[in-house]
Amino acid sequence: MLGNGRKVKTAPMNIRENIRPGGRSARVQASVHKAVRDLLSTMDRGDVTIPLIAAEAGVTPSTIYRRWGDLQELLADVAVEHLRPDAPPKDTGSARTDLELWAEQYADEMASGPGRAMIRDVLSSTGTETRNAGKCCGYTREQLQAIAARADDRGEAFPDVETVIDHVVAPIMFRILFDETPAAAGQVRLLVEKVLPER
Amino acid sequence: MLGNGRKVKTAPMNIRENIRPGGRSARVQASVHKAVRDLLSTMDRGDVTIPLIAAEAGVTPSTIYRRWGDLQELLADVAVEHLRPDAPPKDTGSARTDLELWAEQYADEMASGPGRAMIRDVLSSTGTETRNAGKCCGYTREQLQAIAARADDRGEAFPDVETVIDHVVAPIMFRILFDETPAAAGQVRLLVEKVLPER
DNA sequence: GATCTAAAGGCAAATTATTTGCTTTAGTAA
DNA sequence: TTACTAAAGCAAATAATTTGCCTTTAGATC
Repeated sequence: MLGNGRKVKTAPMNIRENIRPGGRSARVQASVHKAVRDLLSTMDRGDVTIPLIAAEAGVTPSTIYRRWGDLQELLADVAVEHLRPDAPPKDTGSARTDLELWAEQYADEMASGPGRAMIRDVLSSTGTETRNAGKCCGYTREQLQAIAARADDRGEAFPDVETVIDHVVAPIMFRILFDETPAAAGQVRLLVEKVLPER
Repeated sequence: MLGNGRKVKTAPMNIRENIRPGGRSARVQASVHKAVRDLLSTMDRGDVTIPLIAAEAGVTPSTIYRRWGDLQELLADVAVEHLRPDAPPKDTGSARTDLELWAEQYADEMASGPGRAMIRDVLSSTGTETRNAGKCCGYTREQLQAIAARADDRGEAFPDVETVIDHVVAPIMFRILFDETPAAAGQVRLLVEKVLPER
């Protein structure tokens, strides 16, 4: 610990974990996020610009440039917020059906038009401060851990979470990103089948 | 801008399968590609702009805007060219070692700094929808098919190419894209082990 | 080879986005 | 309250992008 008592000048401040979360900052952030969501739902993604968002949010463009840096960072920020799950995976009574249901929903959401767009936004942000893609992966891990924990409580066998990520989540995501044909529900079930221990 | 206020964003022709591939077009394309490569190797990715590339390539910025549309499309175009394999996978004598070697090289190349950057460029190009990413996936498929065909010639058992993509390629790529920790060589070998039939 | 046609490139003006210096506002803590 | 300062606003300066118009040239036809 250096302890020289000098305040380190935090350069461009963290976007999400705000240093000063009080009133105005939060209001501006909410307003800008809402503007982005509204504009994206109305118009073509390629036509959305920062000056446009600023106008919609009732804010000066320079505010957005100073806080987010550029359009991609802002879009990624908004996307991550949307990709955060709002509830733990549904409890269907067994780990097998829990995972099947979760994986099918995951595949559907991510393969949808808005889903794909959000993934792209998250992946193309270069901000090293806030690992956006890492956060998404973290959300997924949490969801799977919840399923695994319930399986454990019930005394059911369940594979390691990393195994599920490698052999269920990764194939689904790979096909969404690189292939024109997303995995169908049947294929997802097959992937799940494969990682689960023998019945 | 008149009327409906919608930007028409004239589709920049097909970039790669050129309608007119003769002399000058080809020369300009080569020159621009080279400029991009040179600049990316010299400076920070965020500082590369189209006017800069144009100056380096000895063309007018508007030429680039007209042909590629924007920086992301151009970067994606250059990246795809680099990601195209220059030779079939090395023949090591057995399908197992062929696949092991190929997968380890694939993981290394893709996880490297330039590799990651190229993947990001390819994925964030929106112009031709999934075309660019699809091409990369196509290259991978071809490489795997070559290995599979050789296995077949030798009378060795070998899994379906799609299975290899799901359970070897996808996990490697997923971790590169979403996780901070790329798969290590040992983990890659483990993935390969899993998809190969029992010895 | 000569001629024609249109795609693609160059140039420059017009537009739009981004950066930046300075000022003002408003949370936070003494 | 007052002092302090991060964050927002404003506006001028800079840079990127779009566009119209003109020139060059690849590719086709004779």
